[in-house]
Amino acid sequence: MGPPPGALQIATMPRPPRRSDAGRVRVQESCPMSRFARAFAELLAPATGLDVDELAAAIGPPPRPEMGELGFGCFPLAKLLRKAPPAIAAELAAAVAPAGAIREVRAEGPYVNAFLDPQIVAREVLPDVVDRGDAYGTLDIGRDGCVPVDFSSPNIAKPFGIHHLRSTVIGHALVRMLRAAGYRPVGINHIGDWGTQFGQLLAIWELEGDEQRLREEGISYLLALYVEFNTRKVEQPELQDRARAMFKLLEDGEDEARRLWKLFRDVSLAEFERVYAMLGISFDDICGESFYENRMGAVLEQLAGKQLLTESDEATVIDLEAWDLGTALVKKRDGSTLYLTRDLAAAEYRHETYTFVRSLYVVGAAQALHFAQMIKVLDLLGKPWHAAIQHVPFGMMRFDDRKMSTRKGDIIFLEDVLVRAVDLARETIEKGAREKGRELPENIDEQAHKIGVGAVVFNDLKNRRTRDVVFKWDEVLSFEGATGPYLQYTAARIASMKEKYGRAVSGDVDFSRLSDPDELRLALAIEALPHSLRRAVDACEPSFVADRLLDIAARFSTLYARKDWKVISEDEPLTAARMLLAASTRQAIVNGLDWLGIDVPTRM
RNA sequence: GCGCCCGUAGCUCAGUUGGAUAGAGCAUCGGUUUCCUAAACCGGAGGUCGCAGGUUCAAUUCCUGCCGGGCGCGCCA
Repeated sequence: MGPPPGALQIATMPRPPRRSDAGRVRVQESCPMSRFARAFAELLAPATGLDVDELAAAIGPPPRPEMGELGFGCFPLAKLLRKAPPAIAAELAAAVAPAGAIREVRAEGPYVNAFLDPQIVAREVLPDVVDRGDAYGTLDIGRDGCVPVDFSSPNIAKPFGIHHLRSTVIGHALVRMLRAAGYRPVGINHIGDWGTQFGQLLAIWELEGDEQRLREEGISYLLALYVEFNTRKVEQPELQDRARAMFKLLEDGEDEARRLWKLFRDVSLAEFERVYAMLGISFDDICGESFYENRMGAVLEQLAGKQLLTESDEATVIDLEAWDLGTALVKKRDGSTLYLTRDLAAAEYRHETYTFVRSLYVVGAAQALHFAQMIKVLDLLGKPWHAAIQHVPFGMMRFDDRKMSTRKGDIIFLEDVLVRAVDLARETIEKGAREKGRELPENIDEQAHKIGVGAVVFNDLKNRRTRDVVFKWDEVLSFEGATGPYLQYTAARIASMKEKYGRAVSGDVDFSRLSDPDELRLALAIEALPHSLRRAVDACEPSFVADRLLDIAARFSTLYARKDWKVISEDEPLTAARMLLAASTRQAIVNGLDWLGIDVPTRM
């Protein structure tokens, strides 16, 4: 059942990466499991007889700082040694001699806790961060394996609303995280440019279409037509039949239908492009559903060849009841196709074109059955690579305050949300300048853009993607607390300190000056960033990185606000050491936000 | 009816393969700016982890059943 490993590892499609890879040449070689947990595990291993990896996985942070930085519960050993965990802990603590970064090992109830040496931790973590710069935290776990990521995929006949935000930003973050982890992602915008919806547009178009208005008003006119279709449909149910007929006409290649379809598509794409530009998103591949139009015959032939097709109510279906996946419809009564048919063709095309190691579909959780069916059908077709395909579901976006209905034209445009966020960011900058008597930055537009867009994007990425979200303006437009601007602000403060410092940050400092517990915690948080990337990539969960970034920023902010802790002082060795810590903090935040697709302004 | 997801503080959410006194942000109350950016920081108050069983030395975490919410289940995508 599983894919032959060799077959999936041959990578093709050498597409030039969008971003410069200059800073990302060197990648981390080692396993990103925390090196200190591992060191502790190696210390404990001989005394316990347990495997180092097993041990390292069981090591976690104690609940309170005064209990040390790492803890191991002796419960698994209790059964083996037939002793009470506290007794084992006491024996282990006595038997283990501290070494390296671990300066003390102490038993605490059933736990053996390790206390780390802040100086050694700082020396092992921080110089590496400034040395590697933009590459800090990147991994090579992907082994250059190709991973198509299907995301955003707006429907052209419908407006680009706020509900498209989720797939768009989650998918974009996955692409960037995969690249940072050493994979070769291919961002695919599987535009919904085919299907009955175009029949609907064509049906209403023949009644009242106005090409002049379309060219002038663009997508909002398409929305108006869409709304008009749905309004009229109530009184004229036959309009729906007409829509299906029109789609059939389109699928059969009728000239005028084709021409209009192309016009709708071009007008829509041009407007989508504005939103993508605001978000800083580009795709490697934008073939929409229409691209697979002439590939569906081959799919249907394969299905027929495997005896999978049956007739039911004049439609063509695949019976998947044996796998509790219901019945999958591949051809309508009138012979036209459905999106499952197109997705099967697309899956095959992607496999042929990219020879992927994983193939991701960032599509709402509501489509879970559809993808389960698609994967099962590929399995039945004898495609071993079906196992590499993964639906990455996310919770739907709802609107609390009022009922929203796209069909009635009631919609929040994604572009409007971004514009409002940017406007609010600009106001905040202006207000700050007024109140603190500072001059307005000369690049205020750029700043406001990064902050506003960053707020909207981070707000969507910070929680686990499977949760449903209720759209609320005040949450999307919040710049305080656990938000994108908070992270950007932390980075901006450090940037201005670096400027004041005026020298290059050196990794060669007197580490004995970094002995504060808060400094130790910060260094450990920075060290944990690559681990969060690994987990995020494995689980397709950007919030793991977002979470870690908030932790890093919070730890730095705590230090920063302390009266007794200033980075820049008369004491030059101390300044150099703290500058290294601060610069590492900024680098970690900038890198992590970059993986999430969020820019960082140098000033705020 | 069947299936999938979810239920943790007033609100929005974390909780890393079961483990020590369940953590943040917002809101609220009280503090912090002659000193590197207050979009920040510190402190207070606030929780029967939906309910009931079960497994386990140990359950917010795993299992079962209820209750409550979301989504899906053939000619839309």
